[in-house]
Amino acid sequence: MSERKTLDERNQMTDLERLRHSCAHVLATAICRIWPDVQLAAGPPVENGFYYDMDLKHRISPEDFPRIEEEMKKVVKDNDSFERFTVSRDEALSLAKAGRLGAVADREIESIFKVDLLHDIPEGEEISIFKNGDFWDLCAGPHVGRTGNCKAFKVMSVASSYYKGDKDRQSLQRIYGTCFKNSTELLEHLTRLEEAKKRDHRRLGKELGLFHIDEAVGQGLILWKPKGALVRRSLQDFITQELDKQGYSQVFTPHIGKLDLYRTSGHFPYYQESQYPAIAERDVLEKLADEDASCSQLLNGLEKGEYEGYLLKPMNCPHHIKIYASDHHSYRDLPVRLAEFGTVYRWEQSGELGGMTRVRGFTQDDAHLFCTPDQVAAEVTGCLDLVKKVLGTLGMENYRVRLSLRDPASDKYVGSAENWDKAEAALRQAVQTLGVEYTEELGEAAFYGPKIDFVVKDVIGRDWQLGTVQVDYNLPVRFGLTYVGADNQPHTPVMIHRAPFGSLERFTGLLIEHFEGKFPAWLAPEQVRVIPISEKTLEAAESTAALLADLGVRVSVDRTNDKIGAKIRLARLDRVPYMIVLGAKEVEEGTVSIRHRDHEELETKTLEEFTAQITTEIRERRL
RNA sequence: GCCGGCUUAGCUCAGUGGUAGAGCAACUGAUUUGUAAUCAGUAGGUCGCGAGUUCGACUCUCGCAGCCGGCUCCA
Repeated sequence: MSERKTLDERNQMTDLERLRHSCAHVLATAICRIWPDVQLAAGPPVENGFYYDMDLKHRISPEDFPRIEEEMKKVVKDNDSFERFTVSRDEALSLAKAGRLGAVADREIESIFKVDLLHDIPEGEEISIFKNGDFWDLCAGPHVGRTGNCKAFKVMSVASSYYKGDKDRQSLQRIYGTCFKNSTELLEHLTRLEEAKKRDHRRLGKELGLFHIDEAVGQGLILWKPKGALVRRSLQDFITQELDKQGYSQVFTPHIGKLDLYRTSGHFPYYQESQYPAIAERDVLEKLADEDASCSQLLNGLEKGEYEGYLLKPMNCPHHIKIYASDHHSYRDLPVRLAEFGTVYRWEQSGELGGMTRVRGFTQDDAHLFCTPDQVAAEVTGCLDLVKKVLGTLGMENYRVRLSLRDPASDKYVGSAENWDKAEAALRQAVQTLGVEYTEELGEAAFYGPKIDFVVKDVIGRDWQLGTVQVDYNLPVRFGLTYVGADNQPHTPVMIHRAPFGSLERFTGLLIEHFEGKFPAWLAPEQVRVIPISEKTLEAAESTAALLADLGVRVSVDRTNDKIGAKIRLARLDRVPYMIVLGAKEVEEGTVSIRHRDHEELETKTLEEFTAQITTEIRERRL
């Protein structure tokens, strides 16, 4: 796919994007001066900065950054104007072949990427070249006036990319940089990045003892430590309560299923690459071993269905479908809503894994709704409401909504075009009732149906899909599901897949970052810490804690001999919402001194007042 | 999976070919403390794993694993 933007999109470039794109040219100029043999590819502005892709023999490392920045400063100081020239296709081509594009002088070599990019420019479209000083580049623009405008810049990182984003093409070096109107804004941006790092869930997860990933267990497999497990339990309890209110039935299903099940669903063998390998049955293995058979024979036999085996489930739908199919259904019974915290396993590429947000084993707060075609819109709307409620309760309002449609050019989808059209229309109708902005994105659909996704950003600005609602006309057909309609005839139900959190792992990871580890009391692994001033009031602290624990409050006592300041510090580092300080004064007066994590001022209350306050706060899931 | 970087004590990190260091945490003792760090001491490491070069390797080379940043992917 071409990365070229239409002229219209380019004209809509914001001032900042224009500045950053120009800064990409400043970077390119500097690179050309340092390494004249560079082959430049493309250098667009992106969110928070810009990059330039290039092929270069020298492996750029962060040690090169100061040198690159020094050269860039010179380019800025030159203060050359960005000048636009339109040229004919032939002129552009001969310049590129002379190595003059993406360069500061004629070269022995041709500018290979520029030659290639020229072929992507449609006939009839104007071809323009931008020059700043000696640096000429094939570029549609637009640019700022002069290189001197790019004063506040920084080279951020170097990474790799593929030419035109195609993994079968050449691997390039990509230099990321950023640029702002002035140094104050640049500094603010850099400070923000530093601050953001502090809320990284990988760091906080370790610091707060929430989860652990162990090499010996496996990449991308999350071990929820006791404190993390308490957060997860609180989330699950919350969801369960909502499901009970909304007429869902909870079920439990095993982590594996027969290959045949996934042959029917279409997951096997077509999505084998993203699954853990199949588990062959023992007698199959023994028989093949006796025959000295090869691995490829085994794989072949499993694929063709000659041998039976099991799969770690990549999704929960087939199991839920079989629960639905185990009973007869009348249209009067629909919708049937089956929910499960279902753990699934996917063989994600190793380079993709990280923290809790991209893992190989995860638990979806999954549910499958089986309904009549007439009920689809109302059910989807109900699902969207649930997602909104869930995100709202957690104060996560900073999401975007994506209507993920099929890519008409791709053949990876199952089901008829007619059903796809229906499903896409139903979702579009439902998403419009949400009352929030949404974008339609082609090619983002699941292979069995379109979906509505809720997407949030992590601390370093990456997008993550959380909640999802998907309409599916295909699996019910593949599994031959039916219900009896008012006409006393069998009909095929429509299936809706939905998960408000998406997965508990990813959601918790982003939740840690959202709250910077400062979970609201109802989610906090430790809700109250009782801190005696000295051992003299330890006994009173123990009995206070026992009373709170009896009410279901998650409470601990600080039994160390540290001074009060040190104990407070530790409780705050642990992000405990409430600290109760007990000294001789409080014991005498029958009160407790309360300090909240987020407030500087102290409160003095009776223990009864405090217990009433905190139990209400937890019950109502206050933020 | 691809490109690059990184991996030293529980954590954060120093240490450039000659027997391994700091701060915090832990543990022990003293202290009995009034809202973000009391003092002293003790213990803790096959320097990710495996080969190689060398009289000698945490340090150099190669391979592997894991992590980090991108890319690609994400049913």
